[in-house]
Amino acid sequence: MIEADDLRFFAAIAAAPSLAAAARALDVSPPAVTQRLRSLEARLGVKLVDRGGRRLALTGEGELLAKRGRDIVGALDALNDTLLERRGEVAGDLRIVAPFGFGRRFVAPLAAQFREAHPRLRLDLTLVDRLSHAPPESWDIAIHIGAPNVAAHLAMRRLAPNARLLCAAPDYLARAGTPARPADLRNHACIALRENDEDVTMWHFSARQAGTTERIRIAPTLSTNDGEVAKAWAVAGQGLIVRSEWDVTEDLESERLVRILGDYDLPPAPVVALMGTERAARSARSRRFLDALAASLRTPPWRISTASPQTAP
Amino acid sequence: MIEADDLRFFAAIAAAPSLAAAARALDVSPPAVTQRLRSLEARLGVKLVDRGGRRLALTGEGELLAKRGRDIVGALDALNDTLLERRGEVAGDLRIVAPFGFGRRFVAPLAAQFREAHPRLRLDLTLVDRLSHAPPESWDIAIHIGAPNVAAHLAMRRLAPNARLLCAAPDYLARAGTPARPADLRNHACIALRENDEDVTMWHFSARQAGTTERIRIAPTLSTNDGEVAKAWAVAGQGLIVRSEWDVTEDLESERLVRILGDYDLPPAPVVALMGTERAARSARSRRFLDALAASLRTPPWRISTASPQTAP
DNA sequence: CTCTATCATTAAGTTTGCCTTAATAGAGAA
DNA sequence: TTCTCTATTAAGGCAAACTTAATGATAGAG
Repeated sequence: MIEADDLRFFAAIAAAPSLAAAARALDVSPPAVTQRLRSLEARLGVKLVDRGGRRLALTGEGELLAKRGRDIVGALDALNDTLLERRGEVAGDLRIVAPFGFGRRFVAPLAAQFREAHPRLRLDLTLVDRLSHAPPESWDIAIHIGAPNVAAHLAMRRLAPNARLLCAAPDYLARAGTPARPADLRNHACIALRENDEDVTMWHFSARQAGTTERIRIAPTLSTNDGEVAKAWAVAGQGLIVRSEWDVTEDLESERLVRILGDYDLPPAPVVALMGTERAARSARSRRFLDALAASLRTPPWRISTASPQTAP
Repeated sequence: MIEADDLRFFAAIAAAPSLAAAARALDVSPPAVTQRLRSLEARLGVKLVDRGGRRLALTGEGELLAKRGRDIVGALDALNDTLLERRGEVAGDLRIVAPFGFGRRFVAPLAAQFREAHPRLRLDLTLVDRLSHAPPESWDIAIHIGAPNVAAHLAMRRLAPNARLLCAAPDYLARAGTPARPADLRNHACIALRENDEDVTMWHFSARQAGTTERIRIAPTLSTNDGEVAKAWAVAGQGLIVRSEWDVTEDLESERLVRILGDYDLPPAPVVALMGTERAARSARSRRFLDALAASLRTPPWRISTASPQTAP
C-alpha cells in the first residue's frame, strides 16, 4: 500500500530539477533516491518519472501523484499539528528564513532560546540575501525588513518598527562636505545595498516639516548585496549609505557614523513576519515563536538609547 | 512524523473492542499492537487509549485521530486506486462477502478464476450467514440473495434473477399428502431457513392465474440458519422448504425433491451485489469483478435445464 | 578536442523499525 | 479454585531503506 512518506518523498522529487538535487533536499544519498523511486514505481506498476538523460520530467501519473499527494500530506501534517497543539507542547518542525544581518543579530539568539524552552522542537534557521530565493513552500516563517513586494498574498504580521537612516563616516563628511538637501547627493559617493529586489538606487526623501517628497536616482560608486560590507565601506569613509536603524544605531552612538539630512525621513522598513503556508499560519509553534520574537523586539534593542525620528505606531 | 499506516493501525484499534481483537483484525500478534500503540503515543506525546482493565476507551485525542485519520486514509486509498486504474490493470485488495451456500457454489469458482486473470490482485472471500453480521466498512462487494432490507442506501446492482420454490421430498408427500392450496400448509411440517434477518415464518404466495396473494404464518417443525442443512432435512423427508431456485434445481431434476403449489409464485430473490463504500463502487476492480460475475450468471446455471416459473427480465 | 564535474545507477553491507515467540501478570467466568 | 482471555515485557529475527563504493554517461570548461 502507498504510504504518506512515499508522497513526501515524491514531492521532493517533483520539486527538484534532478534526482541528485532531490537527494540533497531529502538529506539522503543519490542511490537511495534511485532505489526508492524504482521501488515506488514497481509497487504502483506505473512509471512516474521520465529520465531523459540529465533532465527529468514527471509522467502524467507522476503529476497526478504529486498533485493529489500534496493535499494528503497537508491533511496529515495538519492532523499532526492539531494533536501536538492539544498536548500544549510546542513540537515538530519549524523552518525560519531571515535576512543575513538581522537574522544573525536578532533572530538567531531568540531561536536558540526558544528551542531550549521546547525540547521536542526541531528548528531550522536559514539566512538568505533575498527572500525571493526561498520559495514559500520551503519555510514556515520568513522574517523580512520592509514591506514585502513579493508574495503579497501571504499572511503578514508586524513585529517591530524600523526606520531607514542616511549615514556617513565623519571623515568622509570632512572631506566631501555634508549634504544639506537630497539633491546634493548627486555630487556624493553613494553606496547601494542590493537587497530584496528593491529599486535600491532610487532614494525617497520626505521633508518632515514641509511634508513634501523628493526622489533621487543615485549613481552608486559602490554596491553590494551584503549589509555588513556596505556598512564597513561607509565606516571606512567610502561614501553615504541608507541603512536600517537596527544596524547603524550602535555606530551612530559610537560616532563611527553620523546621520545626515536628519530633517528628512526615508521610507520605513518595519520588521515583519510572513507565513509560508496556511498550515504555518495556524500552527501553534509558529504563533508561539512569533510571540516570543515580537516580545523580544517590543522595545527594539536599537531604540533603547537612540532618539528615533519615528515613534512606534 | 505520523504515517498513513499509523492511521490504518489506529483505525483498527478504534474499531475493535480490545487490543487483542485489534491484533486479530490486523493479522498480527497482541504484543505487536501493544508495542506499536505505545510507540505511537510516545511519538505524538499524547495518550490515545485509556486501558481500563479489560475495556479500552479512546481519549479525546484518540477520537480525533480516528476520525480525521479516516478521511486521510480514504484519500490515500482513492489515490492508489486512481493510479492502478490508469495502468489498466486490476490490482490491490478486493474484499467480497457472500452467503455461505451461494458463495461456495457460484462466487468462489469465479473468484479463483478472476484472481488468476489478475496476478496483482489480492482477493478475500468471506462467507457469512447473514449480511448484517458484516458491517459495510469491512467489505467492498457483498453478494446478497433477495432485496436487501439492510443498508438500502448502498449502491446496488442486479446480477441474476432467482425464484424461490416450495419443495418437498416425494416420500414425504406420499406420507403427508400434497398440499393443494397455501392454507393447507398449516397441516404440514415446515422447515424454516433463518437467513438475512427476514421474517422467515411468513410465507407469501401469489396465485399466478388469479393474481391474488395469500400469506401464511407457518409454525416450523425444524429451523436452521444453514441452507445445506435445511435442504438435507427436506430431502430426508422431514418436511417442506422454501428454497432458492439456484439451490434446488439439481434436486428437482433428480427428483430428490418435488415442487409443490406450482401455480403460485413466492417472492423472488434476485441475486444482487451491494457496494460497501463509495470507493468500492467506483473502483475498477469492483466493476470488473461484478462484470465477470454477472457474465457467469447471465444464463444462470440453475436455469439451463429448468423451465422456470419466472423468465429473466 | 580532452578533462572534469555532476548525474544516474548497480552492488553489497548495515541499520532500524516492526514483527515474532516466550514468559509474566491480572480479570472474569465456569 | 481453575481456565481462559487479555495486556504487557523481554529477546530475537526479518525486511525495508539507508549507507558506501564503483561504473558509465553526459555536459560544460579549458
